[in-house]
Amino acid sequence: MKSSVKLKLTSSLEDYLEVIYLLTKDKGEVRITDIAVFMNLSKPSVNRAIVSLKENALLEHERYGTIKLTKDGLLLAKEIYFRHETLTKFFVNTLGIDPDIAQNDACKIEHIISHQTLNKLVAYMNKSI
Amino acid sequence: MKSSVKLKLTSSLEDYLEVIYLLTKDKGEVRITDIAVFMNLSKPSVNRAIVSLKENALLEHERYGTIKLTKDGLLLAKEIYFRHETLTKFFVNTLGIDPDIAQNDACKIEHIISHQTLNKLVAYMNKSI
DNA sequence: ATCAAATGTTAACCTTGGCTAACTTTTATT
DNA sequence: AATAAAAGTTAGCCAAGGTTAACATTTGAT
Repeated sequence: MKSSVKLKLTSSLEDYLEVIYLLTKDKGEVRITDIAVFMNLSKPSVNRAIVSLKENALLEHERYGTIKLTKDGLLLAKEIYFRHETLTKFFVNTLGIDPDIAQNDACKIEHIISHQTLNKLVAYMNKSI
Repeated sequence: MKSSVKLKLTSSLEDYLEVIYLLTKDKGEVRITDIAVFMNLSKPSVNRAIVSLKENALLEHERYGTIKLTKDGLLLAKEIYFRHETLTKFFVNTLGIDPDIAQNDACKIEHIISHQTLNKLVAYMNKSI
């Protein structure tokens, strides 16, 4: 899992991107309200994040319209999601953490863990199969 | 490792507390400049953090004087440091991460990992001895 | 004892990322 | 087609946590 998107986002913006990815997987596109409801945040907060992600060319969004990830946005979102899944799997399968706590921990750690550590975690899990 | 200090600090304040603990271990007390140099932050930033930690009764500090952890402060600092060490050990010994990267990751994750996950990590490491 | 250097503090500024209130635009109902 | 509801936006507020510049205090050297 390698990304050509060099951009370094804040944890917050990575969260938004990941949620947009998840909500987009079914419907293809998503609205600000969907994101706000899902993340339990206000619409203005989401709005501002969308502007920021758009400025980074990670999504497309016309005033009053729907949101769609760009190629870069999708790539980066998938990478973040991969980190999330990797961590969750490790916590649940290897450590035996409760799934909801594992999700929660993964959700925070995914933004700050280094590439090397994540890679080694993947290697470690594969080894012990 | 259980703490009776219920206080929930920000990651930033936890960092300060941990550094104060480390710098205090030798000398017994520490100055704002020591902390600023060690953390590579400005003295006003450190100053404000000290005020905040003092308000939470985690340290003692008189104007222009030295800083000393209170009983609560020491307890909490030790707990944070334990999390740090646990994570570093796991990264280095179990995953084979480079020590400096392990330190760095531990330094961020120590603030956000759940109790359950940390406990399970400890148990896991003890099991595989 | 004086004065320069080191240390500490204060004030004011910036950015991020939440929020609410108020407004605009779009959508849907009748 | 009119209008109510839903969706989106804007403006302005707040807190945290960084910064620099300027000032105050303490310490150390002569």
